[in-house]
Amino acid sequence: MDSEAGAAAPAASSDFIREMVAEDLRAGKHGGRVHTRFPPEPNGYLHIGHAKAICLNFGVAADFSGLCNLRFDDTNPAREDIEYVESIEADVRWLGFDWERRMFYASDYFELIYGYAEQLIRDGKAYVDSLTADEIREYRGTLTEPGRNSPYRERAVEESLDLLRRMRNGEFPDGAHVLRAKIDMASPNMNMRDPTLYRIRHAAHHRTGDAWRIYPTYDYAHPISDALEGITHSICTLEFEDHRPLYDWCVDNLRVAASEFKSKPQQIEFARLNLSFTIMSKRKLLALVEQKLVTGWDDPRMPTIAGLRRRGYTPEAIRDFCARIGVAKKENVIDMALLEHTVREDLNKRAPRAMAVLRPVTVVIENYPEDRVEEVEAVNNPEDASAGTRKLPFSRTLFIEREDFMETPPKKFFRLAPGTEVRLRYAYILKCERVIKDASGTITELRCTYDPDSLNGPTATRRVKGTIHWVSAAHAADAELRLYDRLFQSADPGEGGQDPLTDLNPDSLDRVTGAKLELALAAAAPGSRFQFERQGYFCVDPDSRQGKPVFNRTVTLKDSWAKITARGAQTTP
RNA sequence: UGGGAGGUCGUUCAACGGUAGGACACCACGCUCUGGACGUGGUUAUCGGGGUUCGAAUCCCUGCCUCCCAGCCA
Repeated sequence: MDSEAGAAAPAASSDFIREMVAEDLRAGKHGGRVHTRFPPEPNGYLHIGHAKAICLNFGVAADFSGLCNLRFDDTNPAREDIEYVESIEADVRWLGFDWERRMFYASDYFELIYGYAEQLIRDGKAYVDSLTADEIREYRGTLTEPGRNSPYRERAVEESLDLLRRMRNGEFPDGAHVLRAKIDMASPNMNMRDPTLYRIRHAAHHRTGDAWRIYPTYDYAHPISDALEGITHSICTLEFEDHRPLYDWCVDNLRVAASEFKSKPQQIEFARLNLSFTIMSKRKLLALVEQKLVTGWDDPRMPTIAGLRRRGYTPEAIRDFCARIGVAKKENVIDMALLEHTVREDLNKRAPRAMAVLRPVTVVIENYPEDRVEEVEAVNNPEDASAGTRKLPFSRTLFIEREDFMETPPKKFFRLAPGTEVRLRYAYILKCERVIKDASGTITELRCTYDPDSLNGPTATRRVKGTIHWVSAAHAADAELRLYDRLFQSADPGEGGQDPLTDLNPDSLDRVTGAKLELALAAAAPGSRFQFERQGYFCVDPDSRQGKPVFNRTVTLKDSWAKITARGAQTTP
């Protein structure tokens, strides 16, 4: 879709992780190698928060001439699906990253992971527990009280081994037994109180089918997967900080026996991305989709990569955003305005301009000949001379933006009003003579005159303050425009334990059906992006049909007039 | 009140014992046939209290606040 060739080299930004990696290299750690991985669970679509992790993992690898794997953390068959692995692949690729041939699944290692479990039992470092889930919880103690050993903790090695094999054979129902690491039930770190390594799940796995009845937990499978792939720096989010001792426990207790381990990976944690006015919880995003509160994972209002793509965001803008937000250990909430700024900046340079009238009102130019049509020349992109120019038909009957006319204009309203003049972009100066309304008082038509000597060009010496966009009525295409606003009403939708789904913005989608576009736009391919002058950036939606184009508004242009009027509304009682 | 991790402009990232800086946001002004873009200028910060030091955002002590952990989720 978007070529990566010539992508601007990111400003050599550094952060505490890159500093750690550089230090490791200096110290000769990991034999001078840098190898990271992006490890999503295929249980949902990727979102902008994942983009931060993707840019970090692939970026660190690239910065140090290392490699980054794509690995699916597919240890929980109940929630995972092939649809998600496919969408994840597509999204990472679209963002501009390449894992070459290194796409793996934790499930690739199930046999090895299982073997290590038997090894742990033989070493007296794991045991099969036959307590119920409730009992295990009771025995675990609380944050302030130590837990107690399970009565099965000292079970004979042979008995645990036999039980684990029979678990694997499917001889027991879900929940009957679990394999636990034998660490320390009195540890102040809850994760070290004999964590579960394997659980019974009679569920079909999207890759291994029904080959397995037991599945390893994340805490157990993840460090092993990292070590097997030769990962040197295992970057994850803050909530796993407490898991690091367990991560190290798994690696350290298996290293000697596991000849397949290619590295002693180290886990490094950073703060996940939070964005104002949206949510990053995959569970909640799934709920939005399942409850049909949005049209799907790629609804342009969603913070998913698929949603942003459909909305019109570019991979370059998202990567730039990720570079600008930085990487640290402090919890953060990034202002949505920054994301919007990065698309505007990117699209301003690249998007061809076009004339589109969102909510048209008819203008009849009384002193312009009935059947005359002339062509005026318009610049395709003032930021890019190589984009050239195009011809626009001009005639007696036009559409202009209803918003660009006011019967009783306030101060500093530089647009059209009775008796005032405005420039029609790339064409003539227009003067409003009369307003025509229907019985209900709605304006149906503006009767105007134009100044024949004011055509855009070297001969045009007169200047007026305002310039508005327009489209010739006889040469316009109809279109549906989808104008999006934030999906949630509050800056922090989950705040105070509230369900974010009760905080949806009822006006997050405004479908405008009678928009009038310059003709060429009707034929634009889905995914094409334009700047509709004075309105914003728009992108052709895949819902477009022959003769029925649909555009998504990616983001509005910055609008200082709107700012002035909003301010006025606030200060006027 | 167990353990772990954090507190620097409104937001975010930086400053690694030596002038607290950038970006976004905001405010002014300029420029403009997009009230866009662009240009110029500006407001605003080291959680509190002690200490060490010629010098502390940075080191030490102490207090306060926030986040994470009691899944057979990741």
